[in-house]
Amino acid sequence: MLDKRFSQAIEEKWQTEWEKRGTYTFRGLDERPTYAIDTPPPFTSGELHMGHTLSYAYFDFVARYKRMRGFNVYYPQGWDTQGFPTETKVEKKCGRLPCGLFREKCREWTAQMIDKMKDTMVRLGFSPDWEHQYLTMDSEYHRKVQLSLHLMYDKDMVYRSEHPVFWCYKCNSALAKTDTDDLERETLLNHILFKGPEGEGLVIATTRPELMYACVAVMYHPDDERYKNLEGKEVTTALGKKVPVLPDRDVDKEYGTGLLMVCTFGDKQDIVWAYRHKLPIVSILDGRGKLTGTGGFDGLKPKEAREKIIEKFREEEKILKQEKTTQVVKVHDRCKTPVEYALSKQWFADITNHREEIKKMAREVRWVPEFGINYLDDWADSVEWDWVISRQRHFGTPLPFYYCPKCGETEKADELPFYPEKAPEKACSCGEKMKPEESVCDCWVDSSITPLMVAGWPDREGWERMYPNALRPQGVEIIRTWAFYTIYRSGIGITGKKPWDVVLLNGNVLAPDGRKMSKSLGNVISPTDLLKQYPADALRQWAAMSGAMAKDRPFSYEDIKFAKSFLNKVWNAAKFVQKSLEGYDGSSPPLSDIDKWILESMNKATEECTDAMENYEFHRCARKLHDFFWHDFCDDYLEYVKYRIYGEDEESRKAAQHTLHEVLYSFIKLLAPISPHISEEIYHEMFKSREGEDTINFMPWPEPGPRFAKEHRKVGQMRELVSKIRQAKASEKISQGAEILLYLPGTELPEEMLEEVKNITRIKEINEGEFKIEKVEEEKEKEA
RNA sequence: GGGCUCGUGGUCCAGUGGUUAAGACGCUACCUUGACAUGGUAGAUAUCCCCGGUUCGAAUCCGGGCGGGCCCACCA
Repeated sequence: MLDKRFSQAIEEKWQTEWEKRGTYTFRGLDERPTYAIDTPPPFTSGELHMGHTLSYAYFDFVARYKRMRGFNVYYPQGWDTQGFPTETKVEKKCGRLPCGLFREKCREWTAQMIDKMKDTMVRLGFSPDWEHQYLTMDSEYHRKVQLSLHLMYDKDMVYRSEHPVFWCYKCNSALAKTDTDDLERETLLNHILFKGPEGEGLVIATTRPELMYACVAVMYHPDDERYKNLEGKEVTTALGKKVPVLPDRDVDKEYGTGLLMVCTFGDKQDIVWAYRHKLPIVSILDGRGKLTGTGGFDGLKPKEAREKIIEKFREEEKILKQEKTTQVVKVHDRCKTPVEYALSKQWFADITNHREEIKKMAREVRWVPEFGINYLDDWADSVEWDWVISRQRHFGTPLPFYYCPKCGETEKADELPFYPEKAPEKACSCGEKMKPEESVCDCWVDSSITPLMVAGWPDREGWERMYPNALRPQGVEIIRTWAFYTIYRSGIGITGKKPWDVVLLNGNVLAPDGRKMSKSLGNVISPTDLLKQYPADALRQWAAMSGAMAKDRPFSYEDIKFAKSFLNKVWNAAKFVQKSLEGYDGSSPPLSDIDKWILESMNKATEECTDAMENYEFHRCARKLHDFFWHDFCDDYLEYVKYRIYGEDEESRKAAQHTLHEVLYSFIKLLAPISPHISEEIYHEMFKSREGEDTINFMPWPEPGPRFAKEHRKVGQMRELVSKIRQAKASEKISQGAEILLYLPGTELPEEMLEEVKNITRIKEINEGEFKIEKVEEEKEKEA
């Protein structure tokens, strides 16, 4: 028997059982078509947040649906383990350690975080294959990442070169853009006097006059009439250096004087211009972030130098104006020091020569929703320079190369996995000893081969059967990184084939107030907190109701409360059906029109749910399940058949029992991908003996049964009359269960339908006359 | 500034050319009817952002505007 209430104890029972049985473990390739999911490996922060919950629920729905559709689903759990946040946390906890030991501590810490996250995932009923996990910090993963880089190196897609990178001089480290914050501050915009080709005065505006020693050009907007005459000529800076004047579309005519100086490298725009116009590169900061090559200002920090140089220009009467302006500067998020660009040797992957190929391959993939591809196109078109793949960090995949400090020659490592501290010596052709590269890879280098990892590339037998992967689920906000780099590396760089058939996009979960969830706003909702109050199946329904629109959506307590009520409804209805089926022998006598009506409704729901699941429209599937089950099945059908279940007519009762059984059985199968726990429990308590399968997970997805379109229409008319009578009872304040007399002017309803109406609405007698109802006096009952 | 996306009862959201615009939450009235009060029956509440166009017909398609959101670029 089903328990009195559906509880989390039941959910936990099944979670344990599924894990014990290895229900979701991949058993190897077989005759079934494979369905490999390129699951997002979460960064191992230790916390699973609502965004994860939503996104992971999506592809868990798909995985469960595909299993029921007969696919051999391969759905391994990956973990994105390496990165700065981990280094920071471990450093805080353990202090500074030698490199090898430090990495060991990072690994330990990561393992703990994974345990925490896995626990939440299990409690949400996610069904990945825990026996086929991958961790980006494993040496096996390192080996494959390194191999992939070698293959790209052989195609000249990976190279070492000099390039400006974000640099924090306080921490003495290269930074990724994500390690920076924006800081708004007030500063002075200085109008400084330059000399034109004829010795005439020209005024440029700058906030960083101390960089003038690195000035390599002066620019204006091509449509700016004031400066058009300067094209191709040279001007003299306030320091007496001659530089070319160039037109450029990115110059703002309205800002300052419309004339600006380009230095290497004041900000990112300077780098863009330096590359676009092939300008010479002048290093003005030394290794400690102090000025160099300036003569009088060497050894000063930029800020000090700025004050001094302004003083100098003021004395020379070259400062014409100073105005206050606000600017946004990038600062290192940890120490809040403004970052500079520093020239250094880094490793690159050649994006700029492959953008058209990437865009073309992206078109072979189905994007759900379609607009997702726009993000990728935009990015491909706007990338200014190649992808810097090296990072000066410790906890990461080592770049598997050597370089020659003398001639700059590079070579692949001979053995993989490669670790610089264990690297054998290598001589350069120039005679010098080569150095093993000590930088590690950008995290996206690791995660841009996940479809290959999932497939088992390059050595697992039959990996080509799983590549392309069937599905890549991911957030919209990382199309520019994860999707883009994966197509570039796994697709263009390594296999020449698209990485997946379908990309399924999800949006973010906002706080109920519509703002971003953030610790500082105190509006964070976590799945672990919700699980204290709501069953996992309710959270999963919330996720389904949030749709697959790739749209940000506020978290809604109403939705999850509704989901919980719905589960309660399903549970109670199942209890009723179970009780109603007592003594049922499995026979199926002729069905009534009402039975055929609900079976036809079931057929329609099956079609709609199937279509919705095929198109990843989980909200449509969930809504149909709600509407059908709550309204058609519970509110109407169950009420319509009660008199038959409790009545004396055995044939009629068996027909109703047969129908109840069929409908509930099909329904829980349709519900199983979204709410697997409740479906599994009901399956085991009520239906298992029939099929002998030990889990609902692999039951075949329902197909529509025999069609009853005619009966469906006929019953529609009957329901209108029932509704009219209920309405009359309500307005006369008569209880719905009370027995009545009905007066009708006549009806088109067939006799047997009218008979149903009598039974359903407890009519004692139907009389000819204007429509009205009358309560039957209960004298007889009182007497008894 | 560029790209994308959205704008539907008090709130959230479905519907993407065709009869009285679906549902949820909230609200009102009634109903302790033998699965469920985490329930049931009924009810009120919508200039479908604005303007113009296409069409026999537009919430739905097109153009323009206004207003949110996201991403990117952000001023030397």
